[in-house]
Amino acid sequence: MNKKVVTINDVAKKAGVSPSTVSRVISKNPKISAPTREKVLRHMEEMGYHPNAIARSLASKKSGAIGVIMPTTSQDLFLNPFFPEALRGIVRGASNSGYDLLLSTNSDKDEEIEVIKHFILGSKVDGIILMSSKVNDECVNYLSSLDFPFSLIGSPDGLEGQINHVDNDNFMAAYEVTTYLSMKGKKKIAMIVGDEKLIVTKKRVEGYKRALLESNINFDENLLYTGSFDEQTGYEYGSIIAEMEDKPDAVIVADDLVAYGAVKVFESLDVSIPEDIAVASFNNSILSRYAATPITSVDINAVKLGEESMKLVVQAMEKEVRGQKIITPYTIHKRKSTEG
Amino acid sequence: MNKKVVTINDVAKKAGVSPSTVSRVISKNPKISAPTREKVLRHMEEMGYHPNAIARSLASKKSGAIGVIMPTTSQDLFLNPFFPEALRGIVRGASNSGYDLLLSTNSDKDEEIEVIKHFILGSKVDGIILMSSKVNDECVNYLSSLDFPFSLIGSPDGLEGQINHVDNDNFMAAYEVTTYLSMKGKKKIAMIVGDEKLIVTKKRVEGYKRALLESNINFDENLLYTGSFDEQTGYEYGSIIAEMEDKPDAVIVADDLVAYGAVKVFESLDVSIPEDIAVASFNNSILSRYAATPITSVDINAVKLGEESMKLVVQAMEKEVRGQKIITPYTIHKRKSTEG
DNA sequence: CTGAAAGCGCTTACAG
DNA sequence: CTGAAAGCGCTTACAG
Repeated sequence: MNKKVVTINDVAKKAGVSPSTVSRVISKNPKISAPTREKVLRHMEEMGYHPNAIARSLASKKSGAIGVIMPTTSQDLFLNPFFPEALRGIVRGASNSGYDLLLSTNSDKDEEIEVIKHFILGSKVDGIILMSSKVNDECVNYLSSLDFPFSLIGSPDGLEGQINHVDNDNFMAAYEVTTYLSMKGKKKIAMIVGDEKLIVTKKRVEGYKRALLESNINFDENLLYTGSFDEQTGYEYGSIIAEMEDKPDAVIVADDLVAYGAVKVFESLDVSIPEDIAVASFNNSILSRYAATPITSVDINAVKLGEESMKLVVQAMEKEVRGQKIITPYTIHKRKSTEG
Repeated sequence: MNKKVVTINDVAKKAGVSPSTVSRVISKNPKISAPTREKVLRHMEEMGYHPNAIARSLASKKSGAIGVIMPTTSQDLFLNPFFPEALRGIVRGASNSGYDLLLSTNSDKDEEIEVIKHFILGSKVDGIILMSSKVNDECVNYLSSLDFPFSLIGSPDGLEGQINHVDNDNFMAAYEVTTYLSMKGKKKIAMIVGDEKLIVTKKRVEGYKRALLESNINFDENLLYTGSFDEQTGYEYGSIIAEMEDKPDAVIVADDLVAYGAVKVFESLDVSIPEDIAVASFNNSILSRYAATPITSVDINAVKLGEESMKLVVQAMEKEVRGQKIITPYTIHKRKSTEG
């Protein structure tokens, strides 16, 4: 970078106006007369002027960027198709919004909360998108206490009416899947979920329990398993389930990859699907559709969630919207693993 | 955001030193004596001081951010598992680097080059990672002409010795796969690739042609197909191939999803795999491993590519490294679709 | 080892 | 509709 940079002052001088005027032209201030505007514009063009976003940020106290906070702790980060898809939605939503996207990167020990503080206290962002929420989430609490504009993908733990968030009805999704299996005559339905600290996990378990209750099936805590979003988890719990004396006749899984692992184990042990054990899952990934035994899966439409979260944070910044709640639809795709 | 912000001047006053000194403490300038440093640090802590990154950027002319340019044109952006994976590598590489990641978002008409100009001319980034390269890529040319620090995932079109880039040896990968199929006795090998403007496509086609030549198979341009990275492409070309009179006995595909589409068509038409037609592919996605008919696939290790690209751009910024070339290994996973 | 001063390139009341 | 002036919160030669 050698050429010396053209500033607003250079343009002002050439155009024979004040820097203030040039600044107003840049920010499309309508008070500037057409002739002046055009004159300034012409000189900007001629001189190859480009506004310095940093200087602008400092003076206006607006960074023009939105911080995207990805969970740092979870190993599943990109194993779980949810994150790339939601990110795609965010990127899509950010297009034409005029905002830049600042991605969180953690330095080892740093918790998400540290990243957020750096972003906010360093004035790097005007708004924040939180890609997941935990039980009693300190990030949500922090942002909320600051009244900083943000939106959450997922649901908050309490504070329902105060936090902008976009989510599926995970309670209903799990309820519906469980009821569906019960309708299919299943009497002993196990569940494998993700991190129990996550709100999404909590809600799904609640929906599952409720459905069991209404189907007159007793909830058995020994049939509720917690694990990561990898195949290995599916193998492990799949083996345990398949080898139980009085084994479950259905299992609901939080992610297709895990479900796939379980299906594979079942098949290797000659447990027939769905007759002996039915399998239903979440995320509707490529795998669930194309596996040898296609898996019934709930499409939560993560792209949509990302897109809406972007809209929401923009509203939070520009219109001080707070406590807005958006529920996007899910779709249950019924396939061979439950339909036979 | 209500509380009034604590500045370097406030801290200086309280601590009884000059703002310069406080600034030097922040930037860990070693010339500051231990007692002064500790005194300042104590006051910073007490007052809840946090440096303003924007002001810092303006004064130091360093943004502390790296721009990540994702292709805007390609529909495949997130269909192709390459991008999320490479992005994961970039995020991982950025951790502990101290740099922020600024993601490109395009506004409709904007070409990638416009995004880059905004980033650079607006002083928003100190370096750039280009996630893909086209033939005669204007972005590469622009960055190169500016001598702006950047790294490219993939290979440049010419300018080999001047552009920092990290890539697989795509020529060799395609060559090896083609030769492998030829060794298996295949005599008529088709190829389905992605956008022909992409360098990666060009290199793979070259490797393929070279292998054909060495195997004494004539290259037939009618057996070279171009398409997007979706299942549909696989169906379409798969149908065409399967219904040819004198049909190919092998096909190499640029992505597993496309390959999967082709495999599905073949199977539905009772074309046996790999006996009648062998299928080999790229990306080694979950699908290739877990599909009903597992597909032989080249793992290009996109995460690694992303990680290295990050290291490279940091070197470009901090040590003015230019023209560095990093080749990361690929692995061919041989599966049922070619092994029978 | 520390300070005073100038400057980074903008924006924004205020005044006219 | 336009300008002069102050200021955004830092850094960095320069001087001592």
